Amino acid sequence: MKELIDYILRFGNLNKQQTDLIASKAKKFELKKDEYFSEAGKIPKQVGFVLDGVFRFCYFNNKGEEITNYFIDGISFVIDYQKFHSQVIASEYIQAVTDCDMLIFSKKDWDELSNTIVGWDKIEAKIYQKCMTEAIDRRSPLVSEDATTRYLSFIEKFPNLVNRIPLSYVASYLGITQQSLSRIRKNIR
Amino acid sequence: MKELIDYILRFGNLNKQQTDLIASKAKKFELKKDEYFSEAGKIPKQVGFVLDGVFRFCYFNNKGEEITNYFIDGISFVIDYQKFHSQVIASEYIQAVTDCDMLIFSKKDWDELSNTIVGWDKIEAKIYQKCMTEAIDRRSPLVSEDATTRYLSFIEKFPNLVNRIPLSYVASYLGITQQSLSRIRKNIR
DNA sequence: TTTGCTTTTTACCATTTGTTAAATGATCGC
DNA sequence: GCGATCATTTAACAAATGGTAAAAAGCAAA
Repeated sequence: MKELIDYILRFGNLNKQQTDLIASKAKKFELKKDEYFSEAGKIPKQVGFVLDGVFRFCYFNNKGEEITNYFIDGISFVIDYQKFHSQVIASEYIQAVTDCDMLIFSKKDWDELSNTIVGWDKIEAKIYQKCMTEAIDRRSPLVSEDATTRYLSFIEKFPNLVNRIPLSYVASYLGITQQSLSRIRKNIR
Repeated sequence: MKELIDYILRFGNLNKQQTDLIASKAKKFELKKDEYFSEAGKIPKQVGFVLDGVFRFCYFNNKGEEITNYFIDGISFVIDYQKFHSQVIASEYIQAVTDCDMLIFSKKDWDELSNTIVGWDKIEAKIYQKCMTEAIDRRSPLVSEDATTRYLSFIEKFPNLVNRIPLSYVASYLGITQQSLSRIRKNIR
């Protein structure tokens, strides 16, 4: 639980009473490898906070190919932000890539934090903005780089991931086929 | 000025006194084609609102190539959000691609809005979140699509841009060379 | 119009990536 | 351990894209 509070306090100041309230709303939760935290076609009902494990955001394109948009490795919120807040059905999946330890907040409890803690909205906005900026900063350069460069920067950004997750996920994140990725990995050695 | 207030009111309710305050802070401003609204190496000092014209976000990679990250066409805020709010030097450029009519707010005036108008921060956060979601939703699919598909979705998303801006910008946005883009354009006809 | 400059197109060849298929490795339940 | 299944690698060929250079087209100033 300390991980959560430490994380939040990096984005704003809260007193003990406030952090206790937050902690009281967080429920321990475990997700097994391959299970979904949020699914396309369903309204996201929870906010997650990853204590340990890897998640990925993914969707299917019109050719039925699975595209990985993003990975989350360890300490971080995991949430389909827009869809959760507007309570609209999601269009992408959030899947556990490994067994995951997490904390979850129900929509009701999360709303209560917003209504009870002065400044909570601002903290939440800051956290979201940091995550989005990070996501777009990682994702954007991929468009103009060749596959080898993309793979190298993937390793740099997610150094702990390569040997823990299926390479097919990495390939779909990099926008190349598994075969290409395999070839690239061979040439780098 | 009506465009600005209409735009803002889509994200929250404000009374006349509040919208008048906002309007009083906005200064008319014109930027000529090719001029920069914000530059790498400088701290962003202004928030812009585009009334008419096209902007692009761009930067230089380590090979000296110019990469276009994003276009803004008409009615929208234009701002290097993170760098403006943290008052840190920017790492990318925001350039007028055509002559532009805009409104600008100084950092001082923008902060004053935040301190004076209750709920302003929440509205600003909503606007930012919408823009970021839009940006990432447009940018992300580009990674896994081939160049022709990327060009077609560019035309779809920015239908008014193709014949108003240099194709070199489009190519750098799509992550391909001008020659490839030219070839693709020929094959589509 | 002409001139000079920039943008866009074209062509040729090298390189990268995709496609298909098969072989090898790894994992899981029996 | 054994077979079944899934993940990964390898190979050969096809298709797409990049690099370079040069020609063509567009544009603006004299």
